[in-house]
Amino acid sequence: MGRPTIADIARQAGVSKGAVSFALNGRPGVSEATRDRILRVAEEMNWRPHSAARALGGARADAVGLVIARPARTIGVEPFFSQLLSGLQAVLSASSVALHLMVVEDTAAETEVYRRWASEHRVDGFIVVDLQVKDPRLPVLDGLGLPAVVLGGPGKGGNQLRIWADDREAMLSIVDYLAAIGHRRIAHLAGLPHFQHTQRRIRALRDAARRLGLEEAVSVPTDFSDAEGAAATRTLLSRRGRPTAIVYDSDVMAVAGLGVAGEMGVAVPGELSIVSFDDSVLARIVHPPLTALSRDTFALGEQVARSLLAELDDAGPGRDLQMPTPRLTVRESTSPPGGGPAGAGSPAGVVAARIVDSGSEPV
Amino acid sequence: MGRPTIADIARQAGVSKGAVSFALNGRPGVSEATRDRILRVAEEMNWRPHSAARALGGARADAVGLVIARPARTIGVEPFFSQLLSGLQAVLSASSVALHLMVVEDTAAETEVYRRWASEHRVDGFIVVDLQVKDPRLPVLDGLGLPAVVLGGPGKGGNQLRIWADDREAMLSIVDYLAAIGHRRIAHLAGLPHFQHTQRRIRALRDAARRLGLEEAVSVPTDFSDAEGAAATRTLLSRRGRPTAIVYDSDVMAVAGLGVAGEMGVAVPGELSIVSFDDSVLARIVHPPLTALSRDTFALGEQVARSLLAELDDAGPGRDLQMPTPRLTVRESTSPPGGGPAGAGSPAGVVAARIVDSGSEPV
DNA sequence: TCGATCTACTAAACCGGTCTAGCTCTGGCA
DNA sequence: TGCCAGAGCTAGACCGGTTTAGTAGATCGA
Repeated sequence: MGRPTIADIARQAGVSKGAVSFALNGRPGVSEATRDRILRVAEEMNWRPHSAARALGGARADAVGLVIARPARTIGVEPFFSQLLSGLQAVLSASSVALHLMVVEDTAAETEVYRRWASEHRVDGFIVVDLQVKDPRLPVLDGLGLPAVVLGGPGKGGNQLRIWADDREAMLSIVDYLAAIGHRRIAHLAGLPHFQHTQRRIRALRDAARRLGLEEAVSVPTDFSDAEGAAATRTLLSRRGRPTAIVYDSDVMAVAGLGVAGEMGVAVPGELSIVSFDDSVLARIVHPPLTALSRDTFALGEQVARSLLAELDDAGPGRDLQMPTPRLTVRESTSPPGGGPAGAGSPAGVVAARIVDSGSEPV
Repeated sequence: MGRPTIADIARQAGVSKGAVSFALNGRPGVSEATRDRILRVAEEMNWRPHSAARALGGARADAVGLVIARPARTIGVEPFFSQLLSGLQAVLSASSVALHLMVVEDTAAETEVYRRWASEHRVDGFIVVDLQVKDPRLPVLDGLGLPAVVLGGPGKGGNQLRIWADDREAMLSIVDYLAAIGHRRIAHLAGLPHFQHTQRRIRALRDAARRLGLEEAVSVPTDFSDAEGAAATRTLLSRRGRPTAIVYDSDVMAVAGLGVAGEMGVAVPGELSIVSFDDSVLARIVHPPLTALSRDTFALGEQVARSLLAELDDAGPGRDLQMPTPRLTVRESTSPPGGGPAGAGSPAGVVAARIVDSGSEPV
């Protein structure tokens, strides 16, 4: 015999299927004595519900979907995704909700998967990442009638719940800091230009540069890969009048840039300050350790999962949510331009940290 | 009206449910004309199958399960897992098979999830990672009757298909190389001691040390975290008669160790050679870039997915599979002990590479 | 003592597919 | 003309749960 069904339990316990269903789900309709007996029989027979049968009755799938449209090979490289996944899992698994994960080639394939999973009742909701400027996925999701949490925003378009960290504020805090310690030529190795957060950061840098009267502030779009990060860094450092500080949109690129600087004999932070927009082990364990924006991506994942679960339970729309603005963690990869020695233990990092921590005016 | 069912299509097309099912699944039983008509109607009504209903009939779930028993926070840190995931996805998504992912606290919880997913018909098979010495999960999986691919092996216990890279051979190649360029005191920062691959590596190091008559060869177990990697490195380097080379079981630890060396003023590779058992961007982009075992984890993921899919299709048991023995990629973090300068572009790396590439005797 | 009400339960419909048994019609052939 | 084979289709069982309508029996108040 295959695995037991409620019909088997009903026969064994001498009751009807309905009674078994009531008993197993803790609903009224059976006496305590009968309930106990049924539960005991179910336990003995090692019964488990057949999720498909339940789902057929209209119940929840107890799973949420995450579809990522990037080349599969690059996902493994991004600490951001793995940390996000970890955070999601921490909350989801506590509620016994599984994560349906799929990596596809492009946005078209992504929306197709949304349609399929929704109509197949595979998932109860979606998590959407890499928000684009005029995102074609949002209207599709609206049409599917399943709740979704979008990572990125705020903004119009789509009825999905949005969760985001303030990229603009974050970029401003970086530029303010760099300007405060004397930098006048700042470069920014940005991510893919059609992502909304890339746009926000680029704009923030431009605005800050104007306000602070910087000599130069250029954003260079890349594909987030270490290769392009390295190549763009090489180009920037080869120029006459090269920047004295570079802000990298991801830690992988920042570390790649650091390697290029070493290779070209450009001292960090003596001749070049490096700031990473992403703080992971990577930023901490290289030498010198990188000044980085400490965005707690794990916590972000947790929050996204929590919001989505709440959405599933209430059916009432939740509120958009802004994560705490990331704080700049000053380490040893930044110092005043042409300033302190490149070696470890330079006091520059300490001084800079004090400036930022106190929140006082620039020096 | 909700989403259309085959009954709706049948009504619309003026045929029976059965005819619609035949037509949609490309089975004989309907004429070409009728089939076309039905398909057109289905298309018009934008019909999609209800996966639960299909599954209820005994069909496949079109999903495989991966359960990882490690603290959620550490997953994000391991490039190994993200790369494995990427490889899995590359193959799975091509077959429209979804990945059910869950991160749990311990092995007990893990087997419980196996039981649940199997009896709930959520997945068609499993991928098992982190094979342990006497792995309690294998008998459970045997009992569930679902195919599984185990990463690690070879060995007895369990009827699952096994896929592994030869850890022993890999460790031998590292030690041979280090010994060939003159190292006599080698340390090994190992992973969790109850993992099978950790045991294999430790034993391989011991055997090689005896065969080569090394002065010292010690394995230190850790939890794979950068923190323990750094701490253990600090301890090793503080000792009198410290090792001249350290082999790290993961690239995160290796990079952390590199940081510690820099901080303690120990030149790499001048005074200390560093080898990582894992090669990822991490190993390439730090400075100096690390000599590392190039295990193609992405390809491993692809192979695992392929094998599992084959297992699902045939129902015939596949063959255990050994991945190509990883090759040692020599970069600039290794040189003869007390040898060349620590700076970039040291010829040591080049010379060493030649030694290994040619496969000739030690210098 | 009678109806009203409540409890504890059963029978059967239902979800949306798959699949089998069987029916009808057509054509071929003796 | 009668019989058979096969194509094309239908009706309905079936998967394993949930849920609703209905019923038997106990309890209660007047």
